Amino acid sequence: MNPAIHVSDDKRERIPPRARILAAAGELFYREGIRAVGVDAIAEAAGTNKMTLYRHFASKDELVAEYLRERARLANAAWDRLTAAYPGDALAQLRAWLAKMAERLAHADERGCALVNAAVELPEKSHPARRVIEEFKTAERTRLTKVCRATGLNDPDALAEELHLMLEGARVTAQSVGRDGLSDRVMRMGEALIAAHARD
Amino acid sequence: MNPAIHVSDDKRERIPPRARILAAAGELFYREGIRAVGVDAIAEAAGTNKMTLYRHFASKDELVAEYLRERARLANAAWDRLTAAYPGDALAQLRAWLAKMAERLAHADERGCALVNAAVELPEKSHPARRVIEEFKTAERTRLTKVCRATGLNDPDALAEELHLMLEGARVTAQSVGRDGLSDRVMRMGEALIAAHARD
DNA sequence: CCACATAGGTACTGACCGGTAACACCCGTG
DNA sequence: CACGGGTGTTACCGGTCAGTACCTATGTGG
Repeated sequence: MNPAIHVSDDKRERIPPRARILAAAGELFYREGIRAVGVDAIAEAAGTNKMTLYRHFASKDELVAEYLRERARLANAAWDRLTAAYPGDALAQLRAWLAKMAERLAHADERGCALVNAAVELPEKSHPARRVIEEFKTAERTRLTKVCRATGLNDPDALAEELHLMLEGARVTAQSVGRDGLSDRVMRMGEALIAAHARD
Repeated sequence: MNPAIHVSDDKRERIPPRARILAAAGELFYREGIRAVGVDAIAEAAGTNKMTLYRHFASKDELVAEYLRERARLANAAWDRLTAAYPGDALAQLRAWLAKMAERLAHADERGCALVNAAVELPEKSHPARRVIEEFKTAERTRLTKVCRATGLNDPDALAEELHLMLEGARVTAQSVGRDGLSDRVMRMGEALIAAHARD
């Protein structure tokens, strides 16, 4: 747990400080919670200091917003990869997405969706993170709905809603009740939901 | 927004300080988040001071745990009322519970399940709130499963799981995407899930 | 070789955090 | 009336919070 190790590594690899700060902030915010992590801890974990952090980010709130924007970009990129992996096959894309989400639930460091957690932690309407959260979550729903429609299954909008709520519930449940067997149950439930929209 | 008003009211009604503190803490913790609220703010909102607060609660963490225990008691009491309202009719209990949860989603001050939010905000395994959260959420699931089994519907355990995940997802979604039309959609989805377990 | 931008280091500000000590007070009970 | 427990008040503790001033490297491009 010696931070000096990865610090010197990062420096040797000449990763610019902004990227190091963002990486350190991402890990700490996600693992320990946004309000629980101070800017000093982030700067230290990034192998730099507070001054350099404030040269790249106007405030902690802005750093939080940037952290969430990055998570949103990662999620979008994952969807893009799925679309490319199964071109024209919306059902395969949907099932692969379900499998990926279910698998993620089994990971030991799973702590739910970073943007949802931020929404819980930062209820203030004026926080810059709020815009990021709402925009991403709306886009995520839109994308899921679009894929469901492309599958040709019955009542695709309802299917998208069902899958979305179930997965959001699962990711948050993993943090409260625990994740024992959750991954498998979610996988089976998701497949059952898809199957239910195929037959009727 | 003058706190002196309800303070003097509370004092006139001779509500003991411990109850006032717990009530004030409950409202502030739920609305603004646990980490966002300091003990000074709680004491002031309760019309008392920090010293009195610490005479009744060993620490802020213990106050948090007590706050969550109270929320758990309220949820259990709501279930008890439902059981009493429809004695012997598990299906009616289940549907009434669904309706109550859906209705709650429409309230303007809805901020999800207090215990789930606490789980997101307090990832530390050693926090006294952790035990309360896990115990309550496990009990909640057990209770829901028991009611589903009593309905005589097909595959009741799966139904309980589906309803639970959907509602947890809905309560958390209300905080991130928003709650427009969410209540109705959840109501319809829940009824559809119940219906699906009736026919096959 | 110099200039300039970028980064690191140190020390600081003022506010707030959770938690405590010491003391005045009020009010019901003996 | 005297007493004592619960309450309120004020001031304080050490620590941490976000954010900043100032100065010193370092390294790259002219």
